[in-house]
Amino acid sequence: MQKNFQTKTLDYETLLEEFKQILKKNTLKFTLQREVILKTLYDSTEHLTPEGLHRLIQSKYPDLKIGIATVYRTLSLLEDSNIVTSLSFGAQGKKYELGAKEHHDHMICTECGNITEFVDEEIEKRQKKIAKEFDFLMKDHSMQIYGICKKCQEKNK
Amino acid sequence: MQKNFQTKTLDYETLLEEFKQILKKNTLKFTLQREVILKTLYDSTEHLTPEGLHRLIQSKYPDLKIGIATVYRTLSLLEDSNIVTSLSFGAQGKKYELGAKEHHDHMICTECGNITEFVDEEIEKRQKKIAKEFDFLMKDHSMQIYGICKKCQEKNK
DNA sequence: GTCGCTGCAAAGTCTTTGCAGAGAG
DNA sequence: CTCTCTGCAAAGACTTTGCAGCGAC
Repeated sequence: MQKNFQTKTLDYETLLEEFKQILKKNTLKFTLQREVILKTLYDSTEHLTPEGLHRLIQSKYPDLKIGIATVYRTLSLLEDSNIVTSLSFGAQGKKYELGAKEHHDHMICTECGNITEFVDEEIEKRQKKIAKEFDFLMKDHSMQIYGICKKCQEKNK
Repeated sequence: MQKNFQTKTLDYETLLEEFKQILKKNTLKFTLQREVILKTLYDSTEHLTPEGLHRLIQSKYPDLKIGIATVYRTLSLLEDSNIVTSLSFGAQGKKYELGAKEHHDHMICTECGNITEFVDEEIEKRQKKIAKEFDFLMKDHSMQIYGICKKCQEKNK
């Protein structure tokens, strides 16, 4: 059986419903742009930059005019709603991913920029313990391993 | 090379010497600005933004004219030389710290922006193991725990 | 119909770069 | 002396904001 612990926890319909609830609760409107952004994030397995997301939407929905400003605004909204999380590293700004996945950490190739996800229960446990020791109210955490991925190591040979 | 377990591994003289060596090796010049930046980073226990570092230098050395561009240029240089490391998180850009310390991870308060350092050997071990499993050549790693620090929790009461 | 949302362009940030004079080697 | 560094200001990259018309409710 395929290991599926890194797959999405929610199906799209449920996620969409959740998003609509949040919008309603805050007297915000459900628009085509917002739906398209959520859907595109849902369908993508990648970690996307705002600009990358914008480009992807333009290529998937060539008829839809969507401004980069709307992408930024919607990403902020989704982040505030805890639907997406952002990852910032290096100089190149932020990347976003859907938060409705199993929690995981990241291994980032400094050569090709590719990101591999992983989970380690032992590390998760230790993090909680450390936060507790410092009386720190943990809301979130992230771990990154930087280095050269297998592919790039081979390329360099 | 074995590191000892003090907070700062090197005393300032040794660090400065190392920096001079790197400069010489790359036909770069040792200037007052570069020394002042290194010294200020060394003396600071904080994680500094380029702008914060610039302000700190201006207040500590009011007679020295130093441009923000030089701070950026020197920080890049120091980062390339592995003398400082940068930490990026949230929207607020990058913070730098001297790399000549024992490795540690960070606990970041999202309310006051304060950073607490910690080390956990178990986590370090697991990271190495994970990288190995993925055939990933680990160069560096960082871990952040985000949340509310003790002080801010009390403030909120 | 109301009021939030959108695209656009303009304005902000933060960071980098070009340049001519200053200064280290 | 040579060639790198520096401060300055201008240019870039990325992100946010103001506005007038559009569209969800």
